[in-house]
Amino acid sequence: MLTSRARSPAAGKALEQPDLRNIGVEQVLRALGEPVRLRIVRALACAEHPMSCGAFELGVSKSTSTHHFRVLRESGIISQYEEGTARYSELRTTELDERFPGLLRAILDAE
Amino acid sequence: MLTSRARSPAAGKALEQPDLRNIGVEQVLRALGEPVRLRIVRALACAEHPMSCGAFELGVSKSTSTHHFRVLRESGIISQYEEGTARYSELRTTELDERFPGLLRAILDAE
DNA sequence: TTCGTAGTACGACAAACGTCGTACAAGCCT
DNA sequence: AGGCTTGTACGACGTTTGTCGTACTACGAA
Repeated sequence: MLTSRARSPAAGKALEQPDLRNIGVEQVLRALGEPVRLRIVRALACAEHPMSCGAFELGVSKSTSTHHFRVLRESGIISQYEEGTARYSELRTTELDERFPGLLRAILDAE
Repeated sequence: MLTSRARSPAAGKALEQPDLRNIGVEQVLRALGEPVRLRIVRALACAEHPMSCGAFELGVSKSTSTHHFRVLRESGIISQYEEGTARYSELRTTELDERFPGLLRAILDAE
């Protein structure tokens, strides 16, 4: 399921991520229909650079945080790469918009 | 939570439905991130007239069907009104688009 | 080398969710 | 009236999901 590799803008080892062609819109909606994950995505959308997992104020434990980042990555919403002990995340904005035109924009604009 | 009444285009008693101002985008995403419910919404989007619950080929039992229609109604996505023994559903397209501009369109266009 | 930092993996647990069957209510038709 | 149709209500069930703690790995800094 996880096939290709994420591009790693600042070097570092990219984590496996799914091809967006294999992701259905239901999976994306399900992933984003969770408060913590939506907060992560909103934060990433505002950020200009990839963010390390620890840079978020999520109010959940480390393991829960890890869980949500994995769900987002496996749903094709974010890409991640490791650098040192940190794991950086960024939105797959372009690919997402190509696969589901207007969807991310509409969700981020909501509220 | 369920306050106002749905308009009933063809007469019939409208069921209570939430004010869209009280609905968050997460709730909508969660509701639509389920295959059966997304099928219902897609069918309603194609239909020109409200559809009775029995008009759908959902492949689930009657009680499961009832459950999904309620989730959609309580999430502000559909409105329902009763007429005789039937319960008709329609998308709250206009309100939804006002509350979450572009969201419904993007989801329906996906795939 | 030793310590601290960043994050994962695994197992546990409770709550939410999707599913169903049965029993029931209300309206239509003969 | 009686039966059929359409759909609900309720309770049960198994699964998924979100949460945590503990133990662990890997890297960087003192």
